[in-house]
Amino acid sequence: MRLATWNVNSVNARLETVLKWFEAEKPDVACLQEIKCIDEKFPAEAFERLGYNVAVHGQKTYNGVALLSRTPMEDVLRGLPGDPTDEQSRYIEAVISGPKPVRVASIYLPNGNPIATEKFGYKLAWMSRLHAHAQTLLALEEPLALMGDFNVIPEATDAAHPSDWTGDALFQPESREAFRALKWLGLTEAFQAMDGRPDSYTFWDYQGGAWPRNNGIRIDHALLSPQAADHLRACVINREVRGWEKPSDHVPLIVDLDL
DNA sequence: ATGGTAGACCTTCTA
Repeated sequence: MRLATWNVNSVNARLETVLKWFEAEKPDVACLQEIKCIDEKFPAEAFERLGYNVAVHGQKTYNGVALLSRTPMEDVLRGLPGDPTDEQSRYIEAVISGPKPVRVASIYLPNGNPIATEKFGYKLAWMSRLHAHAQTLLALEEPLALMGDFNVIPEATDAAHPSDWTGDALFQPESREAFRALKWLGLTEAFQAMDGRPDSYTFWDYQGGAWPRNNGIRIDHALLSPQAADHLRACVINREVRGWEKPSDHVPLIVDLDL
């Protein structure tokens, strides 16, 4: 079973590129982030034509997440539990049906910049809610994959120029600590477990020639419960996609499970 | 040299 995550930076602006990638990599399940549209504007028919079921938690202009699955999805949860006043669409979860069901979440964790503002507090509070919810899900002792744009650079080796990020929310000690604490609940970071080479990035900024200079960071991650990690076969970053026409600033991350 | 990119949208915000 092939799971994938990709921050597409507007699903409608990127549709041609996204569909091209779907036809090349044929994921069974795909988690999309930053779809940047409301549910009604999501191009569901284009994905249905490729054989996917669609679940969307959209938002006007900003954010927005979606799940695409070859098999029907059950128990769809829209929005991260823990704060009913949170209006940002950054979390969608569903159980992927099949002989071996897997619960999958598409996560767009808050960026948190600038750190001197309430945005950083929102990021840390959101991570705390994610921690609590992950604890609840792990207690189910089921195959589980939390995938998405975590907006956290875990280690200095996950940035081409770590010193450029010292004042940035993505590399703050608090952000990195919260990410580590999440993993310590018993989640396996798939890329670290399988490939794990340093200088492997998932994001290159549009500005300053970041891609041609390979000035990237690794901020898109897949976290697996023990019941999913037991079946982990491969985890790869589709780096080449950043060089395609009209690219997103993020590239897809693929997880293959023997399920 | 105080710039630079991209997307959505009302002209500025977010990343």
